[in-house]
Order: sequence, then C-alpha cells, then structure tokens
Amino acid sequence: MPEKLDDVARLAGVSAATVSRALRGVPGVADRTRTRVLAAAAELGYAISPAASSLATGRTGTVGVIVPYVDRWYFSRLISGVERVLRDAGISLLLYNLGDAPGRARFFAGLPLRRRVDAALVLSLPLNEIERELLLGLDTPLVTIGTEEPGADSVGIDDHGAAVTAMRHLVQLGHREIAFIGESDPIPLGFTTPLRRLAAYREVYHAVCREDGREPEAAFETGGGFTVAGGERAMSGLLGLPRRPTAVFAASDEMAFGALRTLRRAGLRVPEDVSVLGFDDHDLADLLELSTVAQPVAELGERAGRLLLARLSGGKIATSPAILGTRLVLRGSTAPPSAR
Amino acid sequence: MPEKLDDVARLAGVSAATVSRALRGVPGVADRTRTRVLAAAAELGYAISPAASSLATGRTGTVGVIVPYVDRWYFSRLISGVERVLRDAGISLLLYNLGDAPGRARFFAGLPLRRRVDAALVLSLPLNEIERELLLGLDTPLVTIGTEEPGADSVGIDDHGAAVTAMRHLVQLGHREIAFIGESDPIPLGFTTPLRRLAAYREVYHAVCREDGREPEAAFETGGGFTVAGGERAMSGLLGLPRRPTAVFAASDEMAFGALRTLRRAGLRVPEDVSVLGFDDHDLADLLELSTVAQPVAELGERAGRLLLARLSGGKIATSPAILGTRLVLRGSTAPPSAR
DNA sequence: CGAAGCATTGCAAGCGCTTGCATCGATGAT
DNA sequence: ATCATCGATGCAAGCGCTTGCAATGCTTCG
Repeated sequence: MPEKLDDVARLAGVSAATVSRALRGVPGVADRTRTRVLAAAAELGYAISPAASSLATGRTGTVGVIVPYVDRWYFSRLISGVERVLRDAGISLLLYNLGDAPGRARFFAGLPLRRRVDAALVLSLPLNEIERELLLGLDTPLVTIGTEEPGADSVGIDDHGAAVTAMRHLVQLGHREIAFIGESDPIPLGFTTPLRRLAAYREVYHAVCREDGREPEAAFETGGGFTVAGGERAMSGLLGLPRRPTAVFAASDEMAFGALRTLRRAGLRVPEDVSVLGFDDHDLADLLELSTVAQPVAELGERAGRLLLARLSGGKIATSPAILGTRLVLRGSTAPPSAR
Repeated sequence: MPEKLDDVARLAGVSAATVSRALRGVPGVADRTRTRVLAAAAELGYAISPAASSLATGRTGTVGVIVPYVDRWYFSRLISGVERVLRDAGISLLLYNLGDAPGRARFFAGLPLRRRVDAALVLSLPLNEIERELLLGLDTPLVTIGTEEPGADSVGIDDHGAAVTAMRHLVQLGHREIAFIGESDPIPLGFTTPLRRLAAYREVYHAVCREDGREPEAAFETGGGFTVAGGERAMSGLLGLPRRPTAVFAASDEMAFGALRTLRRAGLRVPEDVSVLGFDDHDLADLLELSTVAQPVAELGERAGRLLLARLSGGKIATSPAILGTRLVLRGSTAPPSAR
C-alpha cells in the first residue's frame, strides 16, 4: 500500500538509486534532478521504510534509553531533557524501564535493544561488569548519566562536593548533631549516588565530632529509600533516638518532604526545632520551603543527549565526565539550632 | 560481525528457513530439530536482526507512545503503566514527546513513527481531525487514554462524574461560594479534560447559586495551567476578589498545592478559612493532607497497554471506552465553612 | 504391496533501500 | 577536432529474514 522508492523514481523519471541519494541529500545529484525528486516524493507523500533503510545501512536512527524508573521526578526530568535534543536531531527514543531487579535481569538477558539502536544511554544506573560488557558489546556508543563507566561517555554532578557543601552549611549554622537520610539497605539497584552523598555526610559529621571530642552517632545514618514514605519513617526513627539530631540532611527532596511531615506531626517546628536540608530542588521544594542542593536535571539530560549525538557523528569518547554545577538553595527549612 | 541466521543454520545442520521457524516457535518443525536449533542459537549468542525481520514481515514489535509531556506526574505514571505491560509482552516502546504546539506540529508533519510501529498510543491529547486521520492512516491500531476518538480504542475515567462528586462533597459540607482552578486560556494543546471538569464545576456551582437566588460569580473560574505556580497565582487572584470563595476546587493536585501555599502565605488556615479540594491523588497529596479525587493513573496506562495488545493480536476495536473508577479521598483540606 | 497422506525440511523469491562500480555525456585542455 | 576528466546517473548486488511451494521420506490404509 505505501509508496516505495520505485514509485517516486518512476514519477520523477529517474532511477531508485538517484531518488535514494536525492532524498538523503548526499552529493552527486544535480540540483534540477533533486528538486524534481523532492517534488515527486512530496506529491506521493512518500516516507522511507526505516526497516529497509536500516537493513541496508546498519543504522537505525534510534537510541535506547535505559532507566530504572520513569515515574520518579528525577528520571522523568532526565528523560525529558534527553528526548528534547534527540528529537531535534531527528532521532527516535526507545525507552527501556527496568523497574526492579528481576526486570533488570530480564533486560540484560534479552538485551532487547540489540541491533535496534545506534547508541545507548544509561540513566543513573551503575552497571556491573557483565552488564557493561554486554552494552559495550553492542558496538555502539554508550553514554551514562550519574555514573562513570569505562568505555562510556558520561555526564554528572559532583555529588560528593555538593553534599559536602550542604553539610558545611549546616555546620556553619551551628549544628553539631546532624543526621542523614539516604538509601535503605540493601541499596535497590546498586545505586552509587546515595553512597557518595553518605560519604560526604560522614566526612563532615565525623570531623565535627572529632572537634567536639566525641563519638559520632551511628544511628544518625538512616535509609529512606528515596521516597516520601521512607523519609517519614527514617525521621520517626531519628526522633526516637536518645540523642536527637538538630539537623537532618536528606539525600533527596522527596525524603526530606517525608521528614518534614513527620516533624510536623510530632509537633516540632522547622527550622526552629530541627533544620532539614534536601537534595535535588524538586518542583515542590519551593512550595514546601525546603532548603536544598539544586542540580540541573533537565540540563544533565540535554547534555547527555548532545554527547550522544557527537559520538554518533564520529566524535571520540571524552576522557573525563562532564560535570555540571550544583548550588545550594536556601529557603526556610534551615536555621541555627535553637539556643535551647 | 554479529551472527546471522545462516550461521545458526550451518551449526545446527539445517536450512535457514528451519532456523527461522524453530526460533519463532511456529509449528512445522520437529521437536528434535527445534532443540538442536535452539542449542546452536544459544551457543552462538544469536540475536535476530529486527530490521531484517521487520522488512520481511512488516511488523516491528514496537509501539509508539505519544505524550504531551513526560515530566509531569500524571504522564510519567501513565507511561510507567503502559511500559510495564508492553515490556512483559516483549514489545518495545518508542517515546514521542510533543512538548508544545510547534513540537506537536513537527511531529504530525514528519510523523516519525510512520512504518516504525505496530500501533500508536496517544496519552490525554485530543486530536484534531487531520491529526486523527494521519494516525489512523498509519493503518495500525490506535488507542487513546483520556480522550475518545472515532476509530480508536480508549480508556479513561468519568471526569465529569468525578468532578461532580467532588463538588457535591463541598456543597454537602455547607459551602456555597466555591471557586475553580482549571486550565488557563487558551488551553495549551487543546486538552479537553480541564473543560470537562470545569463543566461539572459550573453545573453544581450554578445550581447552588440558583437555590440561593443569586448570580454565580464568574471570576470564580480561574486558570492555573496545571502547575503549582499557576495554582498559586490563581489563588491570589481569588483572594483579591470582593466576594471570596469559602472553598476551592482545583482540577489538579499540583494547582491545589499552589493554592495551599498562597493561602498559607496569606495567613489563612486550611480548612478553617478555606477548603481546598484537588484532583489526581498525586504522590504528595498525602503529605500535604490534601483532599482529592483519586484516579488510578498507572492502571489507566496498564489497561491501555492491554487494549493495545488485544488489538495487535487481532481483537476488534471496542465500541465504548473502558472507564475506570475514581474515588474521593478525604484528608485534612476540606471542612465545613467557618460559622463566621 | 502400492498409493495416498502427512509431517519435515529446503528452495528461492521477495521485503525496500543503499552503494560500489560502470556508463554516459559534456566540458575543457591540447 | 580529439582525448582525458569529471559530474550525474543507472545497474545490480547485497542487507538478513520470512514464507509459499515443492520435495522428501515416512506412516498408514486399502
């Protein structure tokens, strides 16, 4: 039913080869001929068959985007950013949502994007060696966001530095008893981001304890699973401690939201009784007056998309990851600890 | 480099045709042969070339999902739901994000999914006649979520009924002065959902006014663009009115969040001074204690995915849309108006 | 015991596009 | 005017898989 190259060729009075060249804009076609072909194609409403084209060239005009979740704020933003630049470049986006460990296993077992994409993009998902080899074995460019993988281009933020800055802010305000809400144990898909933020927390908090000459409180390190509910629970746990923190640093805004809620329910005021600091600058952080570390999520996605395009047009893989800046956004949830 | 059908055939000592049949599980291959082929394929790590297969069969194993936005709560949930069932069925998902009017125009002009997908899924985006014909002209099944289109299967909720229920709740609490926050004018991509909710609002509010024997306040109908910031602005406008509403019904939770914030900033208490009712049951509605109309978003996506699968395996198009239930979730943001 | 029927398997012709190579004029230099 | 040169175009061989049809070898039935 749909028109083929030959139909256009016949109408334009040239060979299929010429039509193919004319349509793709490759050199070696006379201008007059090209216009004639274009007109014929337009008249017939011709659209190329991606399957045939891809079979002949080996290219697909598609990239595979692999994400752990699509319905989390951070990931949907990332996807949106990536999509924008890919779309502008006329590239289609095949979405692979892992969801959970079994889903992840199935994905890597079947590797459904094999021979379907020109490149793969992995969003904030650390790969194990096997997975990395599998993806690299596709023989297509690989770029990652939020993780560094040998053989892949990557873009990210300075998680450690950003978290240290956040913690220092709390310390400068005068807090000495600072708790952390990060990922729960075991860490779901092997995410490393929570670990990096935790390390930064520890670094600063332990230094403070050392200065004060006392032991860090191990129970201050809690897990909130990067969800609101998890943050609520973590905060409850913290409130039950004999030694209570005067400030809480959450590795994501969602968990900070949960913490805020627990505090409110417990009748504690923020920031008077407890300071809360988040990470992300979620859309609703402003609404909830949450102080947080803002990271340019959509921009990370766009940047990754551009990196991908560069690689697709023959660019070499960068030696070091592109690091985008973060900044502390102070709103109403942090203040000096009350004089008591 | 990658193995082809012939390689497997040689190793298994059969013809390529047999391998093809064996691998796809079509009948007409002896069991012994099939196991031998499977073993050979496994040994070589063979993976079929989707392009070649698709060229030969005309099928792509892919569906196109068309969305106005990916980074809005509602849409990302929908996508997640769809993706889950498609993935389980071994189908890949090509994501097309329209973004805005120009993006939409470009999409329909280029129709990048033409010949790339076995079916298309349109999420909450009303199509104009031309767009519909274009999509239907793909000669592949079309299913929609949140809108009804002739020629397409669809799933949705009873927007009008749900909104009426919401409004009645407010009325039963004793409210007579009820405002509405919906979409701003002009409605971005021609969305009809806001209109349906507005109609329901009007129906109930006007009836109340009629009973009370006075004119409805036209300024009570405001637009919030379905964003938090828009909701804030709309609420500010409402507060500036000489005649003030005692309750506000927002067509989305995000706008309700904005309204809550404006109210808090204005020193007004919710629900004592003003009741606020949202729509969606956003993840954070619980956190903010927002009463709302819950709709089963992920389930809508899954249902649509299943509808798609049914159509792909030859099912006939349903005569009427599948309507999923909604329910009023009462939390702390609605109460009887204060005695004054 | 021969013919017919059936299950297996292989043959080969596509599916629609790309591209190396050959062809054909026309142009420019000698 | 002649020949090398070059740009424009066409030819035809794939790209890797599917599938209608024919061929093959058995089993089964009269």
